[in-house]
Amino acid sequence: MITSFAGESKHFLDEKSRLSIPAKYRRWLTEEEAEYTFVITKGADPCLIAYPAVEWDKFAEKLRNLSQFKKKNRAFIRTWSRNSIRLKCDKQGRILMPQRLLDFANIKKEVVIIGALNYLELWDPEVLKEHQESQIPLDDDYFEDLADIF
Amino acid sequence: MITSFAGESKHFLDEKSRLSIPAKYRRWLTEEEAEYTFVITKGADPCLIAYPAVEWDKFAEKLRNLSQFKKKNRAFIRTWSRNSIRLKCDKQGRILMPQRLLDFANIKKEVVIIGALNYLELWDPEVLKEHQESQIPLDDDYFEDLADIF
DNA sequence: GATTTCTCCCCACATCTACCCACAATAATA
DNA sequence: TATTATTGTGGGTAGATGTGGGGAGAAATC
Repeated sequence: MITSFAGESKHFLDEKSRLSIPAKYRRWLTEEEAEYTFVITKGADPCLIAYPAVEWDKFAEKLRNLSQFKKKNRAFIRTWSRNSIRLKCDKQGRILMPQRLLDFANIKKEVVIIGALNYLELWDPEVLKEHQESQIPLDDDYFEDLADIF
Repeated sequence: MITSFAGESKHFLDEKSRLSIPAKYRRWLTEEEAEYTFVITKGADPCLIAYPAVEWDKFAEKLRNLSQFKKKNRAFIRTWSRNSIRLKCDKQGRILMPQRLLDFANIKKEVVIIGALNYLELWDPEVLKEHQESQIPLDDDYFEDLADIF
């Protein structure tokens, strides 16, 4: 049973565009892994995010409290929803990745899976490398601000 | 069984104006899909909204709390009701779309189906594109407000 | 009541999905 | 180290799904 993801590992899409989810990530809040489901969305960074379905559902539940009579709420819900897809692992623990999402993250064959808190990030290795290099290093000010929280 | 819709997919009306509802959207709160029923209404945005009948019934229940003594309430309920149609999927999971509703959303052949929380949005691809482009981006203030909720 | 239009069941079939089995690779245990 | 269990990978195939169209019966119209 897992309550917080961690770690990084490299995997490969097979000929059928299936991605094997490492066994250690299949036990979110449970020992069962049958019928395990993720919701995959486009990330704010050029990667894909995979939430355990129960986690995504919690967020969706909150979004339902937003009034449909506000245009901005509808726009936000629409954008959020259309980029999310609910996908079930097969009995071998693999997910059939839609081409549309693979294209977004520029994933071709190799996939770096990063376990982060309550979600997984899926990166193309090259994109991840470039993204890390172009990243402005976290400065002291950032950690000063963090200090307000912790 | 689904408790929250997600995703986007493109479909086509056939010669008989039938729209195939993707199988993954036919299992709202149930594993059964026989006799599956949606209520379709005109959206606040230029699209159609399809609620699983049980969800629409919940909303209708809320509307009953509006006082009948207010003219604007009566007008709103009237408009809402006459624009809503209860439609059953045929045995192949298709819905026969009334021309009047198709015209409202300017749907001709292609239909983008967006799964959003507890309803589906049905868009003409062109209209959706234009709508998204003309949309004022969600600004910082909006997310500041959201932060109060989450 | 007769005719036309509409609705929806049924069948057909191409495509896609996900199950199953096989087995290699890795990790865990004796 | 040998043995066993778990995990990852590949690929065939049955069943699910999406799409088209004929036609019987219902509904609307004349």
